[in-house]
Amino acid sequence: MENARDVFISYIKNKGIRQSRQRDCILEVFLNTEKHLSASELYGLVSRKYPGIGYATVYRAMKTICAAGLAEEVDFDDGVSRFEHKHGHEHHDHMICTECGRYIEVIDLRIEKLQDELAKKYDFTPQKHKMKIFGICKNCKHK
Amino acid sequence: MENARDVFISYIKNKGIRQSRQRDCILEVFLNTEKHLSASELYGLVSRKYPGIGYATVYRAMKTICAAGLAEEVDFDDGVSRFEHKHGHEHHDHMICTECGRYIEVIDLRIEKLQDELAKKYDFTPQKHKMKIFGICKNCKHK
DNA sequence: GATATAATTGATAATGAATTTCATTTGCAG
DNA sequence: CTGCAAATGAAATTCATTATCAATTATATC
Repeated sequence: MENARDVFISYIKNKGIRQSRQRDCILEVFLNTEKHLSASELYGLVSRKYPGIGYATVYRAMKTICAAGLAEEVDFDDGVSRFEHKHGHEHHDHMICTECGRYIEVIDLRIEKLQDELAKKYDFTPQKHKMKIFGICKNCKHK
Repeated sequence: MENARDVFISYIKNKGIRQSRQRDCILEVFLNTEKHLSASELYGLVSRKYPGIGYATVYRAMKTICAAGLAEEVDFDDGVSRFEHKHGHEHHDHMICTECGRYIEVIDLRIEKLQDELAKKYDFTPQKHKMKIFGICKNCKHK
């Protein structure tokens, strides 16, 4: 399995996009943080380690990183979108606790299959899907 | 089946909320429009029929109407949230065309069942779920 | 019906996430 | 090394949504 940075470098090359120190820093911090990060959280982490990088640059970099297939935007209906790793991570859905905001990553291949069937039934060509279950998590329920 | 306006009136009564001419107009227009409406689209329709109603009032009314269980917010990932009818409409999910923006309402009871099982497996108490399939619709594909 | 009072409204300001602008810097092909 | 387009940072802008606040209005009580 090719590592994420290499994937990014070949993407950059293919697209004729230039290399940039700042974008590399942002990618590095993003890849090293195993958590769904909002743009502002990521900005916080990045500028702590590499002061001077601007807010807009973080947004711009994440857009490119998503386009390269290394990240994906997720939306937990709280008004901020977050980024999650995509490289080396299987597709999954989320169960989000409406009490504490924590989430669980889940996958059920039977559901995936039924979703594809559903699309086919309507002659719809699926590109991606998002499934979110909101509710109360184990921890919050038992306290 | 009780009609939507009556449901709203009993909700209002129970909550000690006052009646208001403006909110009634907004509810009427919302109920008579069989389409997912954004706040600004709804504002457009409302103020055409009943000039003088403010933008903020539309937002406030829709919040109350959602709380009464007559509407639900849906989000097609385009930065605007829309409202759909909930009263007298079965739960359903959406397939959204990334080309033309149109959507299809779909439901598969087997998926619903598997979602509940999935939640149970993690001792998670589901409150609601949202499933969206993004892709290219029949029309857009064949032209 | 008159009156008190608290919810509701409309206009506008404020907020906050995300994007654009633009002058400056920088990567890189030739 | 040079030229030029891409990338950056700071600040301004956009756009959806929410908060503020004085004025209005619904409703319970007299």
